[in-house]
Amino acid sequence: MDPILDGLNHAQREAVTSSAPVLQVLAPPGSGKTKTLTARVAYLLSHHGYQPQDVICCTFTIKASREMRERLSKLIGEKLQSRLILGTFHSICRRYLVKYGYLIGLRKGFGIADSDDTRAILRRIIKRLKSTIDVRAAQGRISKHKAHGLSPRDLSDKVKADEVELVEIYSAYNEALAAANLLDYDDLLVRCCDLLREHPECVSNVQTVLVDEFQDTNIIQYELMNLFAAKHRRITIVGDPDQSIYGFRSAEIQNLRRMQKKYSNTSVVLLESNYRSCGSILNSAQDVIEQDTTRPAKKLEATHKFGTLPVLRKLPNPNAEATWMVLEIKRSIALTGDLLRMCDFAVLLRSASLSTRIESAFGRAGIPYKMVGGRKFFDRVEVKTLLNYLRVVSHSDHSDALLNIINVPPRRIGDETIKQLTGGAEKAGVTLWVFIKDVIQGRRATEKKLQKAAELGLCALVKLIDASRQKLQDCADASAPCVLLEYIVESLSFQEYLLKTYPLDEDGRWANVKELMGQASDVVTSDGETNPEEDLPEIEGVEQQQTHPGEEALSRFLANVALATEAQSKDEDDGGSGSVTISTIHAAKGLEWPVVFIPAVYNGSIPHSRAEVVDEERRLLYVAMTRAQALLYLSLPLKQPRVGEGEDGSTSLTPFLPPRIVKSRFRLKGPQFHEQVVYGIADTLRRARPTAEELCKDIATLPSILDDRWTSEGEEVRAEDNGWNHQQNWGDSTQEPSTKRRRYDDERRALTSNSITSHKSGTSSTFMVPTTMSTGGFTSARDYIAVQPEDSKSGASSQAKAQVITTSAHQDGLNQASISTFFGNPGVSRTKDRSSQPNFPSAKSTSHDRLASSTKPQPQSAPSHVPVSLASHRLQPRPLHPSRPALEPAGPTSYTWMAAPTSSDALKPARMFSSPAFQNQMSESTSKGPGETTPASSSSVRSKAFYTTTMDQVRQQAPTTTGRRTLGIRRSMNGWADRMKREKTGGQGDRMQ
DNA sequence: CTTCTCCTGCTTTTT
DNA sequence: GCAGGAGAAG
Repeated sequence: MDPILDGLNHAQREAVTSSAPVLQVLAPPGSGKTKTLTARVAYLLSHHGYQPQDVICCTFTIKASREMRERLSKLIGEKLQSRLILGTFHSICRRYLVKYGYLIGLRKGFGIADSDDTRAILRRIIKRLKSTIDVRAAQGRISKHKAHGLSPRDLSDKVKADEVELVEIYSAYNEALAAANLLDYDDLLVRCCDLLREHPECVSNVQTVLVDEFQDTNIIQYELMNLFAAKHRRITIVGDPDQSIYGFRSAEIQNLRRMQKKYSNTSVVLLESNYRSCGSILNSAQDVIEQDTTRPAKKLEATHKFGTLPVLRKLPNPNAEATWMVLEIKRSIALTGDLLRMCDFAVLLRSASLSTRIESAFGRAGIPYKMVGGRKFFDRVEVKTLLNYLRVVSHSDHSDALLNIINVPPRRIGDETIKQLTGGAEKAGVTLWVFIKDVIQGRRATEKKLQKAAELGLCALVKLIDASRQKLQDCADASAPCVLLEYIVESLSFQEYLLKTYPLDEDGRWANVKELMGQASDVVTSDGETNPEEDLPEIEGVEQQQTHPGEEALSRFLANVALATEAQSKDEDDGGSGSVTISTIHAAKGLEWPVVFIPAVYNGSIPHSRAEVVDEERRLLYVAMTRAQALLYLSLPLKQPRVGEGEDGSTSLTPFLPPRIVKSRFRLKGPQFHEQVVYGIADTLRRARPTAEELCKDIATLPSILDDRWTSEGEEVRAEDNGWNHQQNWGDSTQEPSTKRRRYDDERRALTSNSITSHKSGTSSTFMVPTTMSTGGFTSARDYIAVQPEDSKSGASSQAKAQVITTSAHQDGLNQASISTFFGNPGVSRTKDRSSQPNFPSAKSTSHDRLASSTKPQPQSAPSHVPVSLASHRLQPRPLHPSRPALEPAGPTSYTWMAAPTSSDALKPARMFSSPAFQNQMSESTSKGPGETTPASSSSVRSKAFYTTTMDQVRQQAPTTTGRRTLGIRRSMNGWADRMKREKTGGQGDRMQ
């Protein structure tokens, strides 16, 4: 059999091998979408004879495209992979515009305006026009117009009163961009569309186009896809309407429909089996998403066991919520006997701003974490300043960058001078840079004479920039960004400047500068040949614009910075267990973790108070929930001083979790980690089950083996009631167990031995329920039932089904049930689908409850059979189970065996696992090993990919790691001092060190 | 005229 | 903490 198809289920295979020219693969979370898309690329290359450089593959995030490259490296080999035109829409467009932009009058060396630039430009314009429109609002509305392909002229026809003002700003904004030779994010797409419309020959080589996460495309991106595929009209898309969470960015789910209409030969393949999460998590997520009544019903079949119920936890306030997460992380690690590591946990947030409290709680508790999402690193002032210098060097027309550095470090150039210069430049009709140069070289004069000091400062600046530019000319290779950065840092005495300006944390800021330099040297590392990612195949009759290699390296570096989402990573090798990921939900899309926390599930946070479309917020929650493999925790603080609606700061649970769902799908406290629960987690993660000894060994480090510091109603349990000493610092696990704690040790041993007994006897009905006074018998009892029962049934139904339907636009195309499932009348197909669903999860919940209540009055635990000494017994951590069982069709593991023998990858199949734990674990050894230097591999082979930028990866190879490695933490530490000062007032009594 | 300091309001999500 | 504005001090 074809090795590309190895490990694919029937439906996935159907999708991969489909001979349909236009194919839509629609699939719920965890069903192996990306895997399918990747395999299809490989299949098309090998079976249809397409050349890689004739295949375009679009993703939405850099992370996704990097992951795709990695997977493809393994499937088709590094060499072929690197020739594919693969990247985000934006980066692919940039590539085309660099080479062919001249055809539509784009000036050479254009820069990319990031959202700061955009905002600065708009602020200026709005001020000048004396408009009252909010800058951010204008930014959003203009972006929206661009995403719909509407120019100011298009808009001026529609004479809506409130639009007139905006249109004026819009066109002034476009002029400003043009004057500075800048393209904003939307322009990259729009201009590329222009290019391909006027010069379709630029993509005449393209055989086929593939698009990931198609539900997130907006009109322009959809148009681009069509233009890319214009010649042969062969397109594959994968997507899931339920995961459409970019409506705010003008994504249109309608594009799925539009595409079917446009291409009457569209085939649709549905994937329905979920390989990621345990059944209980899927059920709860499914219940959430099904509240959307406008949504066509869709199947989602669990292939895993039911597992343990998700948790919905109430806590008194956000600080308690953060502390609770710390406790639960520690508790679940300790009670699962090395099954879970720090890197198995993720905290997913609606808003990045929610992270601060969590970060500080984690910091205090010594839990390593990394924050993903947001572009914090490149937004740091010191980093931004240096980047702006580079931008000015690369691109002298970039007036905003110039304005940002004109007086940094201080050069005695103040407001008045700046006013003179910008005013003068505008009058003279030249860019700021040209004007400044003219002034100090005596060719022009400002209206009012400049101060001597200011003039001297300007001279120094111009001198530096010109010298840098000369250096750039002399540097004809990819080291340019690094060389320039060093030169500028030295010329400015930047370190001393930092020292003077930020005496408190000069250290951290200098570390950031070093980090930036490290990232810049990335480009050098991947040298040798020019970066293959940037090449486009030569096409006869169309000339590509040639560029100076140093200049190109610099502008590519700057573009990568502008287009990078996840700027930062952190040390992964801190004792080998990695760190907890804190991420926005948006940034977490497409990823998975064994344990997921979703805090702040209150009305106002999710759905966000500013959200325009509630359904999208629900989908967001759905996406977040479906990231979890084995354990899912939702939580909400009952009081939220600032945001929530109530005057007293009290919050209400998100409407997406009505009582009905909470009751049937959630428990109110963290699970008890008795043996069966732990086994369930191990099985879902396909890791080895821990031994009884391992389960016991860390108990002593816990303040309690139960989630009982707060009641299930979210009230603080009084200290004397429960052995909870609230003064104690939870970060300090070396603390001696309190006298009260011994009680839990006993219970735990009892619990374990009981479970062992029942396991041996092979029946589930002999469970003892270890209860404590403070835990509701109801939840724990239900817990016991929940882990046990339906394994066998779900196993039987786990065979995947494929439905392949060919639509015909002429027949209205939608007469088939499965299609209408997605696009047509939801009412009809819905009930039908329902009945065909495996009935185990929802149908059983009532009987659970009944059983649960009947189980309730269980006796207290039996005496222990495990020797007391076992509790402190320490075992060597065992390696995690290396591979997924064969029945698992998902997981990139399966690509291993067909990796091209030319690649060194083929030698180490063990490297490829889909769980983040393995990713991290393996990538460590990979990146450190000698002889690991497949030339182009730096950007793609290392499976670090999950959390780092391309640039970060290289940093790891760099020998200078020590200084920069702990950056992420250090940076966060800087913040703690301040935060803690503030939190002291309303805080929890947690001590700071 | 520049620079420093204090104050205010802010924060949805991303390329 | 962070950006931007206002006002006082150099």
